[in-house]
Amino acid sequence: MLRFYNTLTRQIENFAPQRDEVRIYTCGPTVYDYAHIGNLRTYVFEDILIRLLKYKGYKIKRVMNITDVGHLTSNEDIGEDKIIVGAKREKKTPWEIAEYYTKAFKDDIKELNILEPDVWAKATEHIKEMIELIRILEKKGFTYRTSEGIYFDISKLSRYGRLSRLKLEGQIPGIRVKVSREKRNPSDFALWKFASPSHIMQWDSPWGRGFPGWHIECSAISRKYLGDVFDIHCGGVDHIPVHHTNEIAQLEGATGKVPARFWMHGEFLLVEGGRMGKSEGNAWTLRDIKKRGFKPLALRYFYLTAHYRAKLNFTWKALESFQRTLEKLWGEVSTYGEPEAVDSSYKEKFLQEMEEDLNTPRALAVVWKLVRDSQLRDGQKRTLLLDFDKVLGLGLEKIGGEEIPQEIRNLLEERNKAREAKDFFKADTLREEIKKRGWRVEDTPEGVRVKKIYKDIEE
RNA sequence: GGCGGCAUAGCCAAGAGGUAAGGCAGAGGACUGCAAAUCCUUUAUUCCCCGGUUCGAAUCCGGGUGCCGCCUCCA
Repeated sequence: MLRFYNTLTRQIENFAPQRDEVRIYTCGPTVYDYAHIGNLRTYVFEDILIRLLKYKGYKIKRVMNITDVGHLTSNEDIGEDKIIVGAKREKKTPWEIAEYYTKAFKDDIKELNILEPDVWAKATEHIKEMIELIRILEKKGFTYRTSEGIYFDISKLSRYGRLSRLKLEGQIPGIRVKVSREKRNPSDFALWKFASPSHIMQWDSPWGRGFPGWHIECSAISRKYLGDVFDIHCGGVDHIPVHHTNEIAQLEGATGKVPARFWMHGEFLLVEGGRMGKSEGNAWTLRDIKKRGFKPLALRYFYLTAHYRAKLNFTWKALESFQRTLEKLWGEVSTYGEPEAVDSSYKEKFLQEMEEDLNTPRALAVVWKLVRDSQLRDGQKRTLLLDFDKVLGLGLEKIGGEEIPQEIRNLLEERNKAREAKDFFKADTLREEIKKRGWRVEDTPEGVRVKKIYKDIEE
């Protein structure tokens, strides 16, 4: 039985899809810069969710948006469009920036072994749907006009804020951001913003030329592809109070229904015990990870060592230790030979952990228990690990089964002769030579063994 | 000012009121020409501190202390 924590109810609930497929919406990137390891953690969490559902035999329809327009750098009009900031920085057009970073994002998730969504939805290709949705809200009386744009009046929706459970009364409006005088309620948010002629990205609308507000794209896109009520909506915890709260408001206003039954949120990644951010200078990207000699999948493994709803503290030391762990696992699998039939007890344990709200740390503990189990034959271990890896995505299917190339065999032969002749200098030289060609020589009590070195497995 | 979370070995972390998962690192041993790998063994009498509830608490309650986050865009 699949059980997931639902932010809407703050409880772990039994999960079953409404239809013959699971419909999922996952908030995607704003493509004005490279994704950092905090972003990436959330996408890996979502990937584990998707893989588990697939493993359980469900068909999936998953949509991810690409925000290639519109989000301002601040909540009020003083800010600039992030895409445009990126464009100025790199002296490119907003469209070039969006295209470049969309590609970079797709490259990143591929390297992390993250499955692609079924639908990629660019915000700029759904302006029409957004306008339609705003018109519905307008007809139902949820909107009003200010000099800056069309706003959503949260006081018209009695259950506004049910997801975040924030007490609006207790908050001090404007403590961090100035509240526009024209807004009726401090938490009212823009659906459509009017653009000055110099604003590069703008479109026609019934209210004049402008660009969409910050939350409308997800509502319009999810509704278009997944319907009024779908199964799961995912994102980072930071989206709970504002973005997802407003997504719900927009669709609840338009359809009368909360758009998703389950809302699942990935916790933040900390760096060296503290906040990660661009201004802190520690918002590492996958590029940084690779530059320091780490494999993308080591990062993936690292993410899996903590529960997705717990903060995880990134340190280079920890990444190093789990890269070693992953290499060890690869090394184990590489010696296992052909898969053999095995009973299902380990599989049951593994699934038990995964099905209870995606407990990857415990699932990994099952993996290591199995690896160390002297009762199991190697082929059985291979069968189990390859099976589990459909969910974990640690690249195990690429490991092992390689034929030892003839040239390596020849070198080994030569080395053995040298060793017999006690010519250890030559033997060591040959061992180095073999290593350079990607194989590690091990002299065990049972004889000489070579293992392939998986240095560049994901490159 | 309001709301919330966390505190478990050197590091990253699981922990279901019933006697501390897992990985890395460390220590000892086996094996070895060396190296690596591997295999065994070992590493928290105790879970930030102080009280309380209970036969029993890392887990529940109260009070401290420290750290982190949200109330702006942010995964």
